[in-house]
Amino acid sequence: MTAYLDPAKSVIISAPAGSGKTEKLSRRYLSLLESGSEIEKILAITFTEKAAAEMKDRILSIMRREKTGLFGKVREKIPLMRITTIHAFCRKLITRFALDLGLNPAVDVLDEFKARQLWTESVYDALREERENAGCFFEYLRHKGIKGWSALLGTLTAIHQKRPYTEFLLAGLPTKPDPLQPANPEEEQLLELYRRCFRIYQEKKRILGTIDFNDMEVLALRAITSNPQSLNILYAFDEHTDHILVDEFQDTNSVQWRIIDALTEEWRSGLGAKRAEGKTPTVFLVGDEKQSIYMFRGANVSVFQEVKQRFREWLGGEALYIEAKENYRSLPAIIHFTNTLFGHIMDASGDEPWKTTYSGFSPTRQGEGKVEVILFEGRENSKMTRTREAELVAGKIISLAGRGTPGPAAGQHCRYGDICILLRNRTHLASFETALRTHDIPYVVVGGIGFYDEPEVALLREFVSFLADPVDNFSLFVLLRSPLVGLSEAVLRDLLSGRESILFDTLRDSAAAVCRSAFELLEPFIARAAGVPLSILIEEFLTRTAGWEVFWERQRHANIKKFLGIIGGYEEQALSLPEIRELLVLSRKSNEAKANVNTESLDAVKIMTVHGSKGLQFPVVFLPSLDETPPSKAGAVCIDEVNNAVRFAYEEEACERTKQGLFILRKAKEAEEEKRLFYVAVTRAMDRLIMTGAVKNDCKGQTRVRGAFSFIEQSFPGSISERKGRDGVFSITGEAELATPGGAPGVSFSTEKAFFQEPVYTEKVPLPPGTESWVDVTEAVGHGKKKSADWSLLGSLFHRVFEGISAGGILPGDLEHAVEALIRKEVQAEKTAARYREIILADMRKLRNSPFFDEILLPAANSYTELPFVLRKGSAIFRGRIDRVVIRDGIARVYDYKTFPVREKEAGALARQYRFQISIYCEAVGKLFGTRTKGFILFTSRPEMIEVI
DNA sequence: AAGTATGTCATTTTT
DNA sequence: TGACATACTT
Repeated sequence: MTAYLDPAKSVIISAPAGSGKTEKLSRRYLSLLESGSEIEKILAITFTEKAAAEMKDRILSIMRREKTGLFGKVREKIPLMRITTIHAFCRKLITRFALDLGLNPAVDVLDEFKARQLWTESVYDALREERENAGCFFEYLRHKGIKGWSALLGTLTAIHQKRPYTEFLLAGLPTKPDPLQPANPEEEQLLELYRRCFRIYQEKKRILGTIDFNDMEVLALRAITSNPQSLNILYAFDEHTDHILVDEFQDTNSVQWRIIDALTEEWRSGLGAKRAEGKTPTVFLVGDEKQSIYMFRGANVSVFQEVKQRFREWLGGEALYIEAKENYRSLPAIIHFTNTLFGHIMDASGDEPWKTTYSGFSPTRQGEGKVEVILFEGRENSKMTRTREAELVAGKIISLAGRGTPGPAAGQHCRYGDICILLRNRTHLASFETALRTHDIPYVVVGGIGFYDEPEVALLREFVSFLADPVDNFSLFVLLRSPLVGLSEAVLRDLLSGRESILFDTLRDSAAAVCRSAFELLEPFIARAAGVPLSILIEEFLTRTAGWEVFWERQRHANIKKFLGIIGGYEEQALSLPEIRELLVLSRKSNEAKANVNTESLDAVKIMTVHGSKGLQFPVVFLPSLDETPPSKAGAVCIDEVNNAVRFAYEEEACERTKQGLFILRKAKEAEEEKRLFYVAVTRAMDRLIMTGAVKNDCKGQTRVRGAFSFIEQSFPGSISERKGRDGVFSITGEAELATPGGAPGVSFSTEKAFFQEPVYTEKVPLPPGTESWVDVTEAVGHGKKKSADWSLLGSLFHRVFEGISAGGILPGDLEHAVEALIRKEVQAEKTAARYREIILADMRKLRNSPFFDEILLPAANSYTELPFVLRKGSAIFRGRIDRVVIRDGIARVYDYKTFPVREKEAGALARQYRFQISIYCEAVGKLFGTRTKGFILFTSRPEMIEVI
């Protein structure tokens, strides 16, 4: 038996990229089950929900495939599996013992936006006090005026962002003399001020009965260590848990480790009730210290190193430390490159637990693989350089995949979907998008926050929506609840329970002063909406509600300006207010939909950040912009953990920082993490790795090697510097190769996200003027808008129900609830809601009894819901969204739902009318998946299905 | 109206 | 160090 499966031993595994980490974790879990552990007594902890879902999935699929006996035995208990994120675990702990902890069991978790709002308020409260009582920052505030306020707010927020470390810092005051950082009265005063802000913040949260994300960890730790009830809580935990497994252990921060530490301390010390019973509880930690890339959110590599070292001390013969050596992911060339490179630059010889040591691993895959570096001459890190580079990458992609026919030999011709471009940041994303689009290369941008969902943009969208339609209760509700108007929950509840069905009327008639002033603020805007440009009204609204101050961060200002620009653009096209609103609604929907697009099986090049790529793998990986050096963190505040004690330093002068211990340490840690980030990027590649970047000679004719290029130069001396000043391709593993841009195919696919976010990231698609135009498929067909308002809303409700069912978000048994929730969101009037409910449920009942429900609607492998596409055909570019695609037996079946009532005789004629629409859908799907297609219309109210093509 | 000087700020993202 | 915006010249 493989050693790490031994259920009597605690294990810590250092599992490098591609060594089958999840597989090992799952096997361990199963071996614990097989050795007789009860499923509900095994606790597995991950850091993201996605990771938790993947692990559960993997365990169940192995069990179903290989261990049918076991599967049969535990089948009923599967819902009891405890595979959760650390935060969910903490939250459960807190709520379960809320009363013991002196908390309200119904405690709510603040979202980030609200938490920040509350924090800013707290700082202002504290600063006001400071000014009124002439505290030690009084002079500072008086001298520098408003600038001083925002500077202090920035500094205090920087400290605040280092939570939960900051809290330990406060708890540890006054600090002992520290050789790294001599005592500094200014720092102490600043911390004192921070302490006051923090106290106000805590109090505000207490009054609201909420906690924030940081509190979850801190409170959980307190619950099991410094609370009078700690022993009881630990005892209860112990009773319910025999084994703990932790995934991605290198991403653990100190608080999280302390939680796990406290929970398992008894086990490790060889004591405890379990041992007395003859049970051996175990800990199983898996991670790769070289993939620790989340320092900026508190992850601490030293934890992994320290635990690794002390594991044996704790457990003696019951402990196993395993270093996985095999790599199942990459071809030999890539592994050879990785071993040479990181063997050189990752070496923690000294006493620095935040550094990592690289030990080589060995390939298991047969074949060769290829690693290339493409250099071109250019100025470093300018927009021009990145645009050129994007062109180069696009050309290379065409030469790799442009013919579209997958070749037999790996690396010769691949699918677009095999290629991934990994970026360090999103700054130059636009350049890459433009390049791929102009070359008709299908691509998907994975991850990132949608512009329209940023809180400030979302709010302004609602403002526009409200102006377009003042009886839109939802928009008004959002406005009133927002920090710009700021009605309290209680007042809002009162308003909603009012008799009027129109919220705005209730607001007008309300006696409360806050409501009056809200009404007086909003009412004039409605009257003026007809004459005054929308962008001016929005700006005025922001000024009158102090919106610019609420959204004070630079990025938010930029977003607001961008939004104003978009609105301005619409107005130039002389669009009416309702039309603008419609467009905004569309753009939001496109954002919602992005989660539904299954990027994995979409044949499109993926673009994502290195951070986002963690845990994934791709046959071909592009790593552009290797000459870029990320700007080092410029903050005047530095909080860090040294030898298990939190340290704090504050220095306004940037050049002074280079001399101070804590700042030097931070810089060194950042440099180390930069290496690890490069490691993660490189190890995503399975068959082929292509790195690109610009080089330029300096005034003395020397090549300046910067960024990740310096890593390559160190381990392969001369590889970069000897090729100065000439564009060229070379392969580190040997032969040279030249990229030849190929011809462009006539179809271009993009996700709607990319399409609608054009105003945000990219310029318009450059097309020969006057020759082409964007056409909505339904627009070209000329249907879809004749239906009454009732049916267009009902139609969208139906579609959302179907989408929910297909995506698995709505279970057939839970249909009534889901429908109810959907209607509640869209319809306020009780009568209308009741009517809609009746129609939808009646139709759904009929549908469920038909074969179509199982065949089309239910989730299925190789199926897509609300699939967006863009198709060029002649001089028109069609865009649209396909209700459902199911690929079975090599045929892609395209379904379009028509939800309005249809008489028996009408169906055939209607189907003929929609023929063109469906034919476009089929063509797009055919190009996208490369399969034969069939097109169907499903009249859902009958229900009846007609094959159209 | 166009050109010039000055100032400010930069990445990664989960719960 | 460079991109971008704003303020100030000519």
